[in-house]
Amino acid sequence: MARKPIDETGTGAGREPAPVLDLEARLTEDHHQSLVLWLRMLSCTVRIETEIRSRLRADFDITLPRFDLMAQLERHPEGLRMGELSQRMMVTGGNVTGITDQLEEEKLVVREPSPEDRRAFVVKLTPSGRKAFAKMAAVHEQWIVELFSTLPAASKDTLIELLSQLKQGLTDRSPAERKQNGG
Amino acid sequence: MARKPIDETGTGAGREPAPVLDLEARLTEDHHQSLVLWLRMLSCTVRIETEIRSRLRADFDITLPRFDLMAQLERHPEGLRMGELSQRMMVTGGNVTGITDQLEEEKLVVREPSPEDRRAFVVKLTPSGRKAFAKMAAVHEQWIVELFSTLPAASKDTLIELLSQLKQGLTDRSPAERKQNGG
DNA sequence: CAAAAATATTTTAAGTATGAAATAATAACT
DNA sequence: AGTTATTATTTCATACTTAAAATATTTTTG
Repeated sequence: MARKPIDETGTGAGREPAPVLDLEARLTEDHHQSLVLWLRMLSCTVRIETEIRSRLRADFDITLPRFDLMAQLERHPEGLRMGELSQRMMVTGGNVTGITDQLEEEKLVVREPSPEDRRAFVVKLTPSGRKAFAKMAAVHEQWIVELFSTLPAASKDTLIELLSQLKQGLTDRSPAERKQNGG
Repeated sequence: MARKPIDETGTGAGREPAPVLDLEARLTEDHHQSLVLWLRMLSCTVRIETEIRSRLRADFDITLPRFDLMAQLERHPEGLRMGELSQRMMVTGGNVTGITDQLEEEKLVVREPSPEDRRAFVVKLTPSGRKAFAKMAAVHEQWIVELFSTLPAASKDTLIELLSQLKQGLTDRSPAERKQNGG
């Protein structure tokens, strides 16, 4: 709380000459700190993603986006609409269309017309898709556990907590859809 | 890493019937914890990336990969070879080729033949590229500061520290090139 | 030095991705 | 009821991305 006093620049009527440099220094430090944090986050994420992508290809001959889509569906046996998949996967709708097309061709998912809305489809795992995913998911979890194994549990808890705060901050700040109750 | 103590049963042969379930529960928890952490990290990263990408497009009509490549070059006025760019950006060489092509066409970077190795190119920012980047970089840093502004400085320090540990752990575990001294 | 192995980059094919425009269907409004 | 706006999905054009094969140039080795 009590963000940094950005609007302090608006004054400077000549009362105190010293703090300016201090503030600037602190500001620069702040910049550096956030940038360092961001780059560190990014490099960890990219490395883990690259490793997972490579193992999924080698062990199961599947791509990461397809695995991700199936993972969403597995958590929702009732099926998800294209738009819901798009939101949850944080990618564009056109992208979901393409990935779903591929998975449908492999008979791992099906598009069913929504009974409530003739514009929409409900995407579900097929029995064979569910079976294939179950096999992959167990191994995938072990990979994640392995890749994070150098961190003690307490550190993981701390990370989860701090990243949750960050995520919440991003959500609050974003001018996203306020019509829904949030989830 | 002293994984889970599966052989702890090796002592009191049949003394306590209970712990088995506890161990299983803890194992599940562990899996869950790493997975939760991974998904949280990923969602934070994707959201920030999406926001930055969108702002770069709107304000400067440039893509994130092009900005990233220029950022690497700005830190190395002597220029970087294609392979170095690939490593630092954590993307494949073919990818760097394409992005460099685009930037070269826009006269923001140049490929110079390496004087030491006729296979290699040294990529540098042009004067106009350097100028364009300077303008963008300042704003970009402010965006990062803004997006992380809900986290107190101490939390950022903690995050940097823990993510550094994670990154180090990933590096140690990976069978990557051990020929170089590391950087 | 010549053959073989390694390295630096490019090319190719396939698969994500995005953003914007197009379609089709629903909801809201008059 | 009929227009208008909104919503769900697809299509399109462009760009990014990977993995693997191809090229060109060292470097290593015998």
